[in-house]
This record gives sequence, structure tokens and C-alpha cells, in this order.
Amino acid sequence: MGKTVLHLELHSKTRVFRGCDVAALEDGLPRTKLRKIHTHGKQMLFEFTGGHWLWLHLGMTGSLSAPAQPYEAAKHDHLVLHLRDTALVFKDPRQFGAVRYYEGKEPPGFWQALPPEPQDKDFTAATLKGVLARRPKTPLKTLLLDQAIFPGIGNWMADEIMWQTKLLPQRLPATLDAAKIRELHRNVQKVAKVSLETVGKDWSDPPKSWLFSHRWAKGHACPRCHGALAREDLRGRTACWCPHCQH
DNA sequence: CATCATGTTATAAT
DNA sequence: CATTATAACATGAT
Repeated sequence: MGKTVLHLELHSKTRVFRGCDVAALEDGLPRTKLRKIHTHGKQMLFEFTGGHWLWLHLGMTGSLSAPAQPYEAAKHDHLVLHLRDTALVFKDPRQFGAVRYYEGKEPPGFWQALPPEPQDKDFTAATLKGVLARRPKTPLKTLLLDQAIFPGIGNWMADEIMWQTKLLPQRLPATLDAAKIRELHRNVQKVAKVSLETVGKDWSDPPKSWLFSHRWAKGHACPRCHGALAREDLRGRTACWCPHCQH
């Protein structure tokens, strides 16, 4: 099968392994077989035979690859899991990502308690309406970054959703009528879905008609009205929006 | 050299 | 307790 863990390589054992029992990981994983890979937003859970679980969060600059053997660890590779034909490599220069290890018959409790992903059918317009009622004072763009509600939505996706819905990032939840809430819900699902099929799949760009390709570009013009985009810090993150299109 | 970055999250304050 | 605000993490690109 070639799914047996032959050997593990751990580097820089501190930062990305915060909260991880490194000794248990090194001891427990070798000789098990990879059974299944689960994903949720930027998190992944690898299931191994015998009740061993490896959890990853990609953070901002984390990536997982499966190069052919023999593979030699490169700079910023924190974890290399050697199988027979391939290696599984977690690389993360900025180390905002994380690795943890669990043992148990079932997936770890926190994994089973994760909120629905924004593109999931369980994330309904009614769910969103409830969230907006509970969080009246948080600007909508900032709210979209709350991982307890929108797991996996990060800064550019939040700006993208606001731009597509033609809402200013600073807009407060209470000011939306029912129709706008439905529109926001549609766009949350659409942006999450399309992003997974493009950026998430192979780092290809989403459609050129999106804000995505323009928000960091020199001259930064809105792809819809061609006016100048605005950029400003909002609650500690740079928000990018079109002052002409968004209200 | 200074600034900024495709992200969360721990902790403090209200 | 629930919600809101702020600082922090480490490295690379410009």
C-alpha cells in the first residue's frame, strides 16, 4: 500500500508545535498507516490506523505537499512524514500555522465541534441573520474574520465578500435589511466555494472580475468601476474597498 | 532600513 | 458570561 509511516522528521520544534506533545508524536506515528484526510477551512486532520491523529493548521504561509521519495527536507519544512513512495511535507516560513497530535478512537473533540464551513449547506441565511443580531457592534468585514463563525475566511476573502456585496467594510450588522442579508449570505457561499476551486486547489487565481487580483496591484483600480480603491486599517487588518461601489 | 503581507488567536477590557 | 478591542507571533518581499 505504501501508506505506512516509515519515519518522521521534525524541525524547529517550538513555534509551530506549540500545544503539541512532540514526544508522543514521534513515538506514536511511525508504523501506523494513513487512512483518511479530513479538511475544514485551513485545518486538516490526518487519520492513521490505531487511533492516531495528526492535525495541521496552514495559517497564512503554511502549505502541505506530497513530493516523491526520496525527499530531502528544505528550509522551513517543519514536519516531514516519510511514506514509501511519497513524503508529506508541512512547510511554513512565517509559522502562523500549527501542528498537533492526538490519540483516541474518535476524532478529537474540538474537531467534531467545529462550526459549519461557510460554503456548507448548514451555513444558512438564518444562521447568518442570528450572527448579525448577536454581534451588532462589529464591522461586517471584521465579523467575517471571526473563525468561530466563518472558519477559513481570511483577510482577502472578507474584503472580496464585502466588495461583491457592495457593502463598506465598516458597515454595522444592524443596518442591513433582509434582502441584503440574503445577498451577503449568497456571496459568502460563492466566494468560499469558488476560492476553494481555484486558490485552494492549485493556487490559481479566482476570476479576474473579482477584487482579488487588483487589491495589491499597482494603481489598484476597482475592476467594476475602474475608480481608485481605498485601503485603511480596520481593527488591525488592512481593508481594501471601492468607495464608489460600496455603501 | 522601514513598511507591509493571501491569518489567526491569546489576552485584556467593557 | 458574552462581546469587543488590541497585541503578538516569524519571515520574506519591496
